[in-house]
Amino acid sequence: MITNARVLQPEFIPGEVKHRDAEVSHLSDTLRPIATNEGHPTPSFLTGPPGAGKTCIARHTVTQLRENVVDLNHQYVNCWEKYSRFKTLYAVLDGINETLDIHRQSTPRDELLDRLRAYDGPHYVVILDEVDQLQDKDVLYDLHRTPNLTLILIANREEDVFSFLDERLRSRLQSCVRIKFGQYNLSELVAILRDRAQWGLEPGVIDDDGLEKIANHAAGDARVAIGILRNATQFAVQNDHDEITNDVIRNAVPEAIAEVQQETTERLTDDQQIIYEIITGHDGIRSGDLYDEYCTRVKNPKTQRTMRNYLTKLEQYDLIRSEGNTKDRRYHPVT
DNA sequence: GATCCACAGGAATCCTCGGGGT
DNA sequence: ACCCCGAGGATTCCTGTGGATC
Repeated sequence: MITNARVLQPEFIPGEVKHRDAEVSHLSDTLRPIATNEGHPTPSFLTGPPGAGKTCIARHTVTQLRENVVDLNHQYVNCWEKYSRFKTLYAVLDGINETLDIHRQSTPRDELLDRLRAYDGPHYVVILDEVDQLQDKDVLYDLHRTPNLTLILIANREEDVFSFLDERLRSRLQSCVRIKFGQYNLSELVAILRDRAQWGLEPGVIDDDGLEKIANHAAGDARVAIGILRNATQFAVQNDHDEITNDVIRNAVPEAIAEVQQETTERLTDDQQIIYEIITGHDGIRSGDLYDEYCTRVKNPKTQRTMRNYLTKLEQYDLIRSEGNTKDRRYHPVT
């Protein structure tokens, strides 16, 4: 049934992308100076809801660029994982193999930066994904000032990034090229799924009607859509079906949605997970009650202040939202 | 209007960890 | 073996906010 499982994986970057022509050409136009050797491109900033293809298009475009430019370095950095200044800079240096003898996390602050500045190799394109998760936004300033380095920033909402920047940084990044991604509509999702099915599954395993059902459940999110297709395929294989029926699709939906959700929650600490669980168990819990319940569930609870830090973090991750101010603020799970 | 309460969040400080230097 | 250093997380301390109550 499966001819190529790789194309169903979330991290797969297709060689050609559909329905994002405008975005792709906008981004490659921005990067054009690299190919034509006409100086330094403006940084780009891709924004849009989850599963709208931002990461995919960024990586795809850089890959395309590499086909035209022989000498080009590039690196993809997920700022959720590399949230601290050190981690981000380390990952960036890693892309140009400058990290060999850096082990210490306590390498003097400017050591990493000095190395980056000293870089005189080919043009270097750095994709910073989930840039709103950067703890210390100053690193953007440092990277922006690095010669021969071009930034592609990715975030869900522009204001998540810009509202945390100081004046100096904001005015610097004001000039970057904004590329906004909307949600995929139904027919676009179907086309994406059709490609994946064509590349990865035997013919006739799923028909257009089935693809449309999947697209419907995905609500504009391509990651969810592909996740449903992947789970449905797995289920069909395990149960010796030779095609993916509507029942199979329906069963695959909750799991696929849970997978996407889990991706975010498994990056939380134990304490953060418990707090998140408590919030999902109540619709609209108050801070005090939340803390009381949290204390009953763990052996060594963190302080209330720390929990408040967690709450802002969870809110930033879009897992919860808060309602009301100061007194009587309530926390809800994001559905 | 004064006071209290429950909470938010900034700033300073403490604690811990991992690796380097001696 | 020992101390030192810097980073990052947690805690402590504190000020601010806005509704409730007297």
